[in-house]
Amino acid sequence: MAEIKEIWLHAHNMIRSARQIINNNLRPLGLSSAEGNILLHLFTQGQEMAQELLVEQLDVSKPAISRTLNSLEAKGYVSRQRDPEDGRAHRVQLTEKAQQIGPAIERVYNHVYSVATKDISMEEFDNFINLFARMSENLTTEQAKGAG
Amino acid sequence: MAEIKEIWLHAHNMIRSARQIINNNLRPLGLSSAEGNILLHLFTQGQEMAQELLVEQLDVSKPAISRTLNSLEAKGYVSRQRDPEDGRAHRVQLTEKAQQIGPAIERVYNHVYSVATKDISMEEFDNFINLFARMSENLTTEQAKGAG
DNA sequence: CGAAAATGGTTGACACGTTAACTAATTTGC
DNA sequence: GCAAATTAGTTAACGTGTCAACCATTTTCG
Repeated sequence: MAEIKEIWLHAHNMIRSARQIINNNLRPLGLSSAEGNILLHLFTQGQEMAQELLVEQLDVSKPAISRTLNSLEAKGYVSRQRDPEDGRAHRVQLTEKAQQIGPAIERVYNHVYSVATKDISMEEFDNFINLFARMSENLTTEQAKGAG
Repeated sequence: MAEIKEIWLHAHNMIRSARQIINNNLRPLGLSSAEGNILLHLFTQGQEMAQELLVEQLDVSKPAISRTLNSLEAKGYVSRQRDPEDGRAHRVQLTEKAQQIGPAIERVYNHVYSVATKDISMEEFDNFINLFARMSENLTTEQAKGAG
């Protein structure tokens, strides 16, 4: 039986390597991986969405999203407007400038995805994701207990 | 086919949840998860080892190990001595004070491990680790290219 | 031998995430 | 209908990692 500790080593390594590849490839565009993650999500999920949804769907804390949007806004890739229906909420949307680099960003991420799954069958992959989801869920449940 | 992006969501969530559980359980001992990781490694790998080995085996950068050892030393859990055979190297060893909390620390980590693998068979687990290792390796290789 | 390269460790700057505490707007429910 | 609770977002403090640049010590090899 493999050592369970390896899971953490692999998980850390995977996240670190992927982040570095993404950073390297986004650097020419003047973007970081944290910024790229948000842009990619907006590109693929429809150009415009509530800030709160980014928090939920990317599973990153509100402050992290808030600050990364600040820098994206400063760079001119997104704009934020108050939601007319709800004065607390912000709608985030991609700018014209962002449209132009959309395909380039998608290429970067698709490259990372295809590298990661090199020589791995669809069936293996599905099993993997399934197990990963279960373990992740197990830990979330336990963690929630402690926090409560 | 599952969405490949999920891998990163699960990986992030797993690492975050595990870290939080560990932090919660180590807090009464006045230890953080970064500190616990090092102590656990020393407990299970033999009380005393070169600092450089910690870097390699835990797969964490030299500065991170260096600083975490500083705080462990300040708290009296480890001591560092120059290696008499090699004036550059440091030998890190657990103190008497550390011996006393060893079992408690191991319990914390074993708990996390058993929570994570709840309802997962040994065979599933082995497959999982195997795939994880392959993906992680794929990314490391690609990342090394870019860095060269 | 001695200069150049490699190795172990530290320091500084920074990336990117977290929690806690806050403001402002909205929703809920006596 | 209004006080209390909830929700969206921000700011501040900090945890934990990274890379780059730097000291000291070996180690290598012309």
